[in-house]
Amino acid sequence: MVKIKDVARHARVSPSTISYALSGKRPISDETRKRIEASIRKLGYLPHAGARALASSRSNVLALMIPLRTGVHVPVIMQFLVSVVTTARGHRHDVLLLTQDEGEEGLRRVAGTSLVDGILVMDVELNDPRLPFLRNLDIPSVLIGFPADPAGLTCIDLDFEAAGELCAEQLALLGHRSVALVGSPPQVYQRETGFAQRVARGFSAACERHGLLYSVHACEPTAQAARELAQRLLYENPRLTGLIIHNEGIARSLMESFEKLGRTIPRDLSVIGICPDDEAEQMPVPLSSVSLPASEIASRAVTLLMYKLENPESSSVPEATLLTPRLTLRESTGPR
Amino acid sequence: MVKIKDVARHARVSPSTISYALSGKRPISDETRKRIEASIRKLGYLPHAGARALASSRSNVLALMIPLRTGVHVPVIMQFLVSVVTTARGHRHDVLLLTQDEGEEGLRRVAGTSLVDGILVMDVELNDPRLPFLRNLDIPSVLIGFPADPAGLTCIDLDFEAAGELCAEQLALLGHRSVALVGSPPQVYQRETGFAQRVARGFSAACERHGLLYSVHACEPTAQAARELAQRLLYENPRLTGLIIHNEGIARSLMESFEKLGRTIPRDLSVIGICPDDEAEQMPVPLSSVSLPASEIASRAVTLLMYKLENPESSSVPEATLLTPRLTLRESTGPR
DNA sequence: CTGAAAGCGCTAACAG
DNA sequence: CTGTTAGCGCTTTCAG
Repeated sequence: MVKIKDVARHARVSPSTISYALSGKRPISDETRKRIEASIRKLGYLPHAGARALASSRSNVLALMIPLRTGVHVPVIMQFLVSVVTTARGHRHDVLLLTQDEGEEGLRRVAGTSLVDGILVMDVELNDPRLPFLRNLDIPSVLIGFPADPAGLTCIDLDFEAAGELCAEQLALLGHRSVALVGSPPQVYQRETGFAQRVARGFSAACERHGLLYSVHACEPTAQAARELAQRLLYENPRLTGLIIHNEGIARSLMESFEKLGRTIPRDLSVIGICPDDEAEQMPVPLSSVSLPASEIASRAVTLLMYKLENPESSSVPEATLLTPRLTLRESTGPR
Repeated sequence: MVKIKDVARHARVSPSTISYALSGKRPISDETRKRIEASIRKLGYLPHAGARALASSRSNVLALMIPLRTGVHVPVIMQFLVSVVTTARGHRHDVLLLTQDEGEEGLRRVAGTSLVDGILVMDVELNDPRLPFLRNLDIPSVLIGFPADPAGLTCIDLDFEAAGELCAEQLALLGHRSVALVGSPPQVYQRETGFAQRVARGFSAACERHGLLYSVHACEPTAQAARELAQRLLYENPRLTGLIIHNEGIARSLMESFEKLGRTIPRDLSVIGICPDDEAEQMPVPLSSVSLPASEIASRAVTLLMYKLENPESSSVPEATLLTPRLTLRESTGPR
């Protein structure tokens, strides 16, 4: 293994100069920098991560805790994940993966051993058991998703409440008077992952403002549940003409079920999804949708975390970052 | 931060004794062990990962490189991932995530900086550009998937060739004489990720052995491509009665398309999938299938890697581990 | 069964 | 702009 001393000898400078050349923490003359770079390349030098971490108290690793649970749409998690890793690499950091089931203990371990410099937590619940720990943690963290009270934390997510409103308003604008929201599986509501409730709240508020007749429904992510729900919705309200789907797992089945029940989209029924753009585009009838910008959220989360790492004292990091929802009209919506 | 010295003082022993108590690398009297454990708990001691890595040249971290590409079914990757992390944790190791696009450079970096002790690589191509590097690497690695030549490597995967055979044989056994295999998207064949070809080879061989009329088809993972393919298959061969689907993305669409074209499953058409069990179970007609045991493969891959880490000289690690495919009959298959 | 002490390879004062 | 040096916190000989 080639070490910093070897490079130093080869470039005829001191080890610290190599270190500074690598970190850029003090100016190096052009000439010696060239020599150093040549030596590094020549010898294939790569600094020992552990030694670095020990001397600098920085591991250049971030922890990412991902959810495992039912009702969380896997492709979206994957998008987050990839975007986190990619963005972190852009900041010269690596990503250590923790699963939700490691819980607070897992976070304590990776933080306490100085394995990681910062922590990203996904799928935060309204009263997440990890919150007290994260508030008192001596390394920075960023939450993807919102707890009931973000005080003392840094949280980022799509503004789901605004998304719910936006959908309802678009349906109102199109002239629909009777609408429904099909949301997450029941478990998601039960464990109080905020986003499901927030969509429902925004949706309901906007419906009331516009005097729409509306209802909200949980739905298991199975084709059968979707079929049954479609039937029930039409049975309970045959005049339903507007639908919001916030449940990636069943969007397709639900649309197909309505078509089978004689409701042509968008002629008889306008549908708006809350889902990733690529999924909306791939529906049999391209789905008008509010995008779920997983990659953007993830990369902004990393950027926030990096900022906190670089400015430990800064009070300028917002506790809450809510991304404004963006609606794209495709072919699943039309006038009443 | 509490360090080993603090614990040593508190437990009235030397730092080295603490270290040995933690690692179990030399016997400790029951009495002092108790004192040490108490002190550790009392002080909340967690050893510094970097210091450990530096002194022991072991980071207790494994790297996992995951694919990002189209045609790779995301839920399966996620299963791998979770199983890798969980199994690694069982061996007191953490997992660092690398994306495919970091390529050989990424591997060189994490190995060269001693950030990780071992490497897991997913989605290996027949002539993967990373192979020469992995063969010469000074830390152990395990490949999930098979290159053309596994010599000097450790590879594990489902025996896809046997899976293809098994499917064809089951159809033959049921009396089917005219069958088809719908496989991966064209890109997967093009980049020569072995498994697609292997299934086709096993399938073809078994069909010829049994004198079946057969054909093999790539298919884009879209509902429309599935519909078109179903039409084409029946057009080209109206007497088709047996179908293998090795393409999670379209299994459902394909089955639905055949039903729409008047072929009831299993009455008119027997279908066997190669996919995870839970997906097979969730099809409209529960799908007879060869399981894709992602979790098992992942956990065995980690176990192999751990073994190589603990027995650096051992020649007893097999180059190739092929899991025997297991067929579960559900409701999508019946006699001709 | 336990202790003392020499590093592991790097960073960051401090000094010039 | 560069060099010298004292650690960072732990593991592991070596010694008893």
